[in-house]
Amino acid sequence: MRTQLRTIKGIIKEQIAGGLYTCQQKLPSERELSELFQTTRIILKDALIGLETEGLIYREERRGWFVSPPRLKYNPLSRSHFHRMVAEQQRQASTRVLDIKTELASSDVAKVLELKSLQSIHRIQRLRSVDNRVVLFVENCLITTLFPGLLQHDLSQSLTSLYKEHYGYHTVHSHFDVIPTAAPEHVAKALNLAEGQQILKICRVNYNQNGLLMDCEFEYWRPDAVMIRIDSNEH
Amino acid sequence: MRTQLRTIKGIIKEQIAGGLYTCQQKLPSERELSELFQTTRIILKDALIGLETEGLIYREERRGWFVSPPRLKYNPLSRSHFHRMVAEQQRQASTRVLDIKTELASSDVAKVLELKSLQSIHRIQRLRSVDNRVVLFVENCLITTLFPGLLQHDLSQSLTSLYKEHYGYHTVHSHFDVIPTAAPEHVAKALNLAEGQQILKICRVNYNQNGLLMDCEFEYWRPDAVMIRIDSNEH
DNA sequence: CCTAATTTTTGGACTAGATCAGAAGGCGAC
DNA sequence: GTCGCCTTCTGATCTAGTCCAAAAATTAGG
Repeated sequence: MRTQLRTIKGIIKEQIAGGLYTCQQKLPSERELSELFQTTRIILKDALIGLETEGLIYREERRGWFVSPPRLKYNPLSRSHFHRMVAEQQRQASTRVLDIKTELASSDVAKVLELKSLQSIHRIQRLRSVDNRVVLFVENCLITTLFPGLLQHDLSQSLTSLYKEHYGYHTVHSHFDVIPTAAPEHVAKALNLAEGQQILKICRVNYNQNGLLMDCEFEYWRPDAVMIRIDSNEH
Repeated sequence: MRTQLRTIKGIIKEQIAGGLYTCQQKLPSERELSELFQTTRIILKDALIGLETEGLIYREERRGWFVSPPRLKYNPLSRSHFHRMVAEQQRQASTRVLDIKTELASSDVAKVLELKSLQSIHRIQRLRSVDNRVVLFVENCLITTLFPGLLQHDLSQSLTSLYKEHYGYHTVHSHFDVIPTAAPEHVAKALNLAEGQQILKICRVNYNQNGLLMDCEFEYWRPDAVMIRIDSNEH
């Protein structure tokens, strides 16, 4: 079927491929585009949503639509730090600590950390950007008893090196899940997404050299910003 | 904000959690639901799309909306056959061969298979179901010269065992990418999706015991049907 | 019973608007 | 300069429908 929707998607796609818009550039507003294509905002928006699903464009809530840069290649099995990984791909990384607190584990977290009763955890929320675009919300939950005095350290750096230098812990084993789902409210807010938009959730659990479960990490990626690449030899 | 959209999503979510609808059961039609919730079809559909994004429900094109069963846990690194993996999770698998042909590699495929000039490949398209629900479209592209007389074999079974028994090939090394993107037309049709709907694409490349690139595989999963689970020890 | 034509149901595409809330920018008071 | 207000711009939510195409159910004919 040659529908309007298809046609519009096709044209915008070509314009992006042809370089009319460059990476991270803002598209005209929905109102302007719908006028340009002689259609209603609803159909135009459906077209944009289609391209968003494909990973060609992304939106920032109430800010507009933008062209997606190439996906970052990410291997969750590698112990490489975020900043190093990004730099290796000729991109620029930055991290901002959003919140740090010590609190009782929620039932979700308790389950992942295999805690029997309600137990205290350190909860660190950070926001990571690539080339000045916010793409990842990370939440780390560490078992308090294993990390005394954690809050006194600089948490804007890599947690892996902090574990090693201050506590002598190495991550020798980990497992993780990759789940396509919707952004929960606090994540959506941090990533400038509308609530309920698609994200890629990675839930990882780390064990130290004594086989002890140390912490877990919830990563919420903007889905157009990343591709997971795993090699069976590289670990 | 307490919007209608949120409220409707919340109610349907509760109804699903509360067991009003069971797995794979059809929800009432969009028209019925919009009347029930005293709203327009557009808003109601937005609510359903939200739940779809979360992975709670799924749709079959022009058939209706259904409640998603629990996600299948899938480890692309494990050499386990699809049918065995599904059986291990107390679910029932089935596979249907859609199409087999021998043709010149498209530029996409040629790139993945590292073919220098246009070269012939065997292309096998299969459709896989779990508990009678179609969840996965798989396309295998094998380098023709490595698999003489392939078309004479039974291709409804596992390709891995076919490689081993008839050609003496073992997959000793592989790498793969996981990409959230939209379903291309032929995939959407096979999975009963509307074109452009969200899928999880896994693109894998296999090498045999001589380090020779043998084949690649494109998997297109219904995103609510699967979660990828990888353990750093298990390979 | 089976097959084929027909009707009904379904979601998909579409129109033409209004209202709302948050983000961003400009402007004035200090 | 900077802080707060206020306007403008943006997408998000919402109304009230129509028409279309494919799927499913029903019906009629053999």
